[in-house]
Amino acid sequence: MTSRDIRRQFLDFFASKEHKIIPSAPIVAKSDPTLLFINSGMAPLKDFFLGNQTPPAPRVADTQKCLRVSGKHNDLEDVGFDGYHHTMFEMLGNWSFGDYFKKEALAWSWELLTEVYKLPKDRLYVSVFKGDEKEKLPFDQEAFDTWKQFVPEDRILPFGKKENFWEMGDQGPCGPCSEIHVDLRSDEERAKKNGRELVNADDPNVIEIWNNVFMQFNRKADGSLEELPAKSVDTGMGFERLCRAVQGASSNYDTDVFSPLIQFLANYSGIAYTGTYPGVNEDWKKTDVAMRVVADHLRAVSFTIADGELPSNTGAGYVIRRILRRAVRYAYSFLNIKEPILYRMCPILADEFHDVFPELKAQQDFVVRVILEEEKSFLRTLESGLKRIENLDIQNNNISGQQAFELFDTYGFPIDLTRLIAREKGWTVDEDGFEKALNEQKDRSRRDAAKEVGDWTVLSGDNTIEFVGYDVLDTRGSQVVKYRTVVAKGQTQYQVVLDRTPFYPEGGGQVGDTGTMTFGAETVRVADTKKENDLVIHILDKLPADMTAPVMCQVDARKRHLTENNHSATHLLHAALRQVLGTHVQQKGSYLDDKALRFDFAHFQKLTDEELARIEHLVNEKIRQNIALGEDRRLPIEEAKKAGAMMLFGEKYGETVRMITFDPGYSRELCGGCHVKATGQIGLFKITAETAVAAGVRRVEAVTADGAEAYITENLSEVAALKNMLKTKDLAKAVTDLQEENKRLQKEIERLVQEQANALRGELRQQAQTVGNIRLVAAVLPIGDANAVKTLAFELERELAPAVVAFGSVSPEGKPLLTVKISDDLAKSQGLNAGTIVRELAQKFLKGGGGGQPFFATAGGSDASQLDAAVAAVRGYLQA
RNA sequence: GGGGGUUUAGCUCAGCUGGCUAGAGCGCUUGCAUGGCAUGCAAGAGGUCACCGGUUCGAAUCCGGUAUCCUCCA
Repeated sequence: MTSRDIRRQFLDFFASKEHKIIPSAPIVAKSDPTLLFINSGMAPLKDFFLGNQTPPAPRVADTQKCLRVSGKHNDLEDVGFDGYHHTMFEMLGNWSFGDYFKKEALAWSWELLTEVYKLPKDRLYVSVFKGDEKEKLPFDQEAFDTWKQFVPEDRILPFGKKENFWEMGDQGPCGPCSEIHVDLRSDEERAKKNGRELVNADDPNVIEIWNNVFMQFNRKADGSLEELPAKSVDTGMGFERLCRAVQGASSNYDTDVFSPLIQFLANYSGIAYTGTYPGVNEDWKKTDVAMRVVADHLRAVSFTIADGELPSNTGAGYVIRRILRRAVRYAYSFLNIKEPILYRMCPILADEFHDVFPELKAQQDFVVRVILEEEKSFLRTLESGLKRIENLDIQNNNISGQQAFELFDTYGFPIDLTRLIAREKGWTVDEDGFEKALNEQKDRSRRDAAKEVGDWTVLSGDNTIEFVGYDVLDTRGSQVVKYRTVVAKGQTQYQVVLDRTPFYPEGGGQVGDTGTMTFGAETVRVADTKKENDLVIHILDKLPADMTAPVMCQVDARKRHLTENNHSATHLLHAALRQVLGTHVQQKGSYLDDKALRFDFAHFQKLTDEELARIEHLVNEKIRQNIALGEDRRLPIEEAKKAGAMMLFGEKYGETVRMITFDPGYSRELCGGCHVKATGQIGLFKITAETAVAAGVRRVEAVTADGAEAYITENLSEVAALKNMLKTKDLAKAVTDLQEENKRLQKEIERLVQEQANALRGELRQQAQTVGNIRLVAAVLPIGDANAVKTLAFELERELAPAVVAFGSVSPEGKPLLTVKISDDLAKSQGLNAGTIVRELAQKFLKGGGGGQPFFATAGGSDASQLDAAVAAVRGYLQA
């Protein structure tokens, strides 16, 4: 059975049990501030379990893309070393929201595994919650009784809270769970030891494949548990592990999910894959680990980029960059692949998943491009790091912790490569010092990020929040639902949630509204509005005295309208880009406030001036057509699709969506933001910049309405002022002429000074005195240019050598300069030092100081009155 | 968000503790050499030392700020 069949059959099976099959949410967790990435099947469905949102159906099933690389679930370091940990994996799940419960869930899971997938029953074990006295939780009799119908009692194993009681967080829905484990050892091994002893014992061949969580309690803030009125089921089955069990493979990596990727690597590197593991095989090969790491990481990186998260140096993007670099490092060190390789594997993956996760195939060119650029840039980093290691100041054949850390921290050179190279050279690395430096840096960052989030003070149990800001900007009679205090960086903020609000929370690229809230007679400022899942959070810098008073809200209307102009203009721009450049243009990011808009999109070349002009013109044309806003607030997503609305990869859409249309034949997008009533309101659209932000991503910045007017006025008046100053119509030519003239004049001055110096030179040569066998020229020159004096000194010295030349001169600012040139061999043989001479003389006569080399030095000062004496005093040094 | 680093000729970079007439390689121009090419030799052009301010007699160099890119951490 192929992996594709296995996935298909899971979904078909639950569809036949009246489940609604829903698509995977994007792997990047955009609306959940507690997560960077979706790390479990239930994460995107959290709001349904919490009751913040109504699920699309009481029974739902899906396969969800997950990534476990940060936070509580971090499998990154295990990947490749065993056969069943992955960064990116699929979680198959079936869900009941207050519908069926334990009996059905367990019976179906048994049916699917044994009858559809035909897993041998004698290799399956199940676990149930044995209860917990401290929490006063009973043994899960219901689960036990259900299992007894299918499974012999000695294969039903009781486990405690750690293994079999599941909680989402400190608060919220939770409950006992029941897991199904499969024993994949050989018959021979199985005969030696009973499989039940190996369940939950970290045996690589006796593994959990399916967890059924029964949410029947609510954990309250005080730690107590309360029975939920509506009981739910949350299940998760690791797809890759299931494939291994069904296909009878000895590791997840030996299934057809990974084998095409591993095969490619083996062919490309010319190294055979032998499927060995440290801890299992005595002669395990690093090349096997490396191939698994590369195959695994490629999946994580590809899917995340396809969902719109680009490698970067902060947040989720930084996690992607780290995974990608880890893969490159393994290929580089162990497979001896010193050139970009991951990007070549991406198409294999795209083909493999074109029907389940079509977003990768659809954006293949883009993802390949991004990966390739990222690989190249890391290989460059490695190269410069290698160079840096070569130049290290090595003491006692030891790379100090400080050195290793600097390589890593400042130059991005991985510590394990430092170790590798050190070993090759017979050096050691001060690991403790490195760790210490790293921990210091971590502490520093954590201290900075420290934030004190107070508990919510809940005033009303009603969790539904109504946003009315599409229609009105002022409201009366709202009530505070809850509020809390947040302290970060010594600043205190107050976060307030209302039952009804006109304030738009930051989202979809649009900034949050500002304005005021009036509680009774007290008015406070709303500094910003943000969103946390579906909560609209108003940020106040002062807490009003009476939180129970009815609230009057007033959104800053001028700012909001200017923002709306920019948002609608962004839609017009997006459509124009697709019309002018092609439909490969996909939104990759957007930011807009009352001042300007910024739009990032997938495109491979710099936009030409002509393209920009056409785009700008098209947008302005649509503005002048004064197209009325088309808004469908609650449209079933299927209908929106049919209407041809633009949907974005990496965006999570509900069952019903809001569709914004400006001319059905031009721009139609799903969008939660705020828009103008008709495009004429935008007035004018002007592009101000076009730049690159990442490989394959361009950014257009623009202004509209008042901003556009100001921009144009400012630019035109600047140009007018310049034209006026230069008395010309052709600015460019006038400036070029000026530049050339300036250069010519500068050369001319140089030449004149040189001439003057030449004239002096003959005269000075005449004046040369002889002291012993040394020729001495000492004079105060009427030249202000230090460079010319220097040149003259060098020339004269060359002509008269062995010689000492000492000049005094006065700079245009009136400051004295003493310049002394001594023939090189003279300086050496006579122990003369120009630096010492000028320093002493400058101190004595010029109120200054100086220095240089023994053969040439200069000194300056602030008093030019005794310059003659200073120059004359040079002679004294020769006789001594 | 916090730390470290980068910014010098068209490109890649050197320039240690303040004073070297700002350099190297590649590229460019011109001339010469070889039958041609690869190339070699010689001469030359090309620099607001990222920007703003400060310290100093004097700043590419030291200090502060801004921008930029790189990098680590959160």
